[in-house]
Amino acid sequence: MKKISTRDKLIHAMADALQRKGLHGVGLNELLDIAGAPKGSLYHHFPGGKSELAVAAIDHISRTIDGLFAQLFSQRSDPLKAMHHWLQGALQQLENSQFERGCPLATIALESGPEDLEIRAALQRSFTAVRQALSQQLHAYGYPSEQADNLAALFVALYEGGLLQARVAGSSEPLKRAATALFNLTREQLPGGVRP
Amino acid sequence: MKKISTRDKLIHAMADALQRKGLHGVGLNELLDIAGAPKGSLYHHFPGGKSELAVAAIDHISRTIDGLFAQLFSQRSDPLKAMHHWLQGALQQLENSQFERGCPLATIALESGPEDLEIRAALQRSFTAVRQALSQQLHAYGYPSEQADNLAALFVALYEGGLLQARVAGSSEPLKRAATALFNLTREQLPGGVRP
DNA sequence: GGCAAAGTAGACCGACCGGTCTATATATTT
DNA sequence: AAATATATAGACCGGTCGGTCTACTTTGCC
Repeated sequence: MKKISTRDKLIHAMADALQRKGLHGVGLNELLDIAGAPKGSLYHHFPGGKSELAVAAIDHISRTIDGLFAQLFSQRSDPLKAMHHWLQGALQQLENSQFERGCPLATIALESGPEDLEIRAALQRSFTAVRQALSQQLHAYGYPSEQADNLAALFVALYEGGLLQARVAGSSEPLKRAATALFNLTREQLPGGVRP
Repeated sequence: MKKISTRDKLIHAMADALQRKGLHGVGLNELLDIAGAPKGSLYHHFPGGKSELAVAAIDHISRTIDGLFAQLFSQRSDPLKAMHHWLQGALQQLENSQFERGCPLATIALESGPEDLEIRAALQRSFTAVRQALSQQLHAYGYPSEQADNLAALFVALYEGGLLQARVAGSSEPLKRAATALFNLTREQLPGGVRP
């Protein structure tokens, strides 16, 4: 009993494509084929065409991440543990897909230029939200807000840079190593920074 | 007096395009236009076409990085300082280009799939070499080799993830924050790891 | 039932894609 | 100077790109 609207099928197909090959890597026909929809439907739901669909997919992905975070942080009091689980999940997904599915936003983030106004805006919203969510959790855990912001940016960098390296290497090793390095460093430093 | 061969002009044009827009983001005609070369020359020097040129560009970029590292590490005894300079340089380049020029290899790394055998191989070589170079310097500085490998992967992740975030944000802040967080953490930890 | 709005369907379009091919010019060698 | 690689030049090609347009079907409302 599936009752997925054509609109949602299109968004899902685009989201999946973004994660695997990026925006320029997929053609509309391929996308429509996957979604099982004709061209007319695409331009009915998204008059702006490919890029409007991309924005919708980015927003969808962003909401998914929000939900994942909400769940992850509600279950664990230590935000570092939660982030570790987050990385583990991403790594698992990467491995299960033969290293094809990395960060769903990273590829289009690098492909898009300043001329892609709305895509860039959507990406900016999403990344900012992620950093804020992380920072907030770290702050609540005891880190001064300045430090929390910094650490949040570092974690996102670890996620993005780690997945990228793992993908190129065809192995989870680089991400695991990078994560190990960072968690070893944070383990020894208490919230609040420099010790006496 | 410029004596740049057509072959090199093509490689440079491709390298620049990879850094700005990635492989799928540039057309051959645009590339040839920039290089000031006709199509015949491209297929004379690179019978494999676009992807062979891409591989040549990746190799060229990789050699450039090698040279940069050699220079960077020879001038400073502390490899962490050297890495900080490396990040600073990348950030400067990003800012000077209105946040268009990030890592020259990152975009194609995410665009390429397992079917792009030679491109992937070239990327893998390059990333592995970078991590090894960093790790070696850290090891020489006193880090146990296991820890040095881990830290090297983390630094590359910081570089890639930081540049990506900065690009999307249109601001250097995310990279600066992430770098600050990491350097604060490493500053307190001596090579050798856990203290008594 | 009648009718308008929403959604589906796909033929069709010009532009551009990467790539091939032949012709010409420029060095290099003898 | 003749002969031969080496390289430049660009017209040309089939395929695919994103996008438009018209026709048809379904849905919701009176």
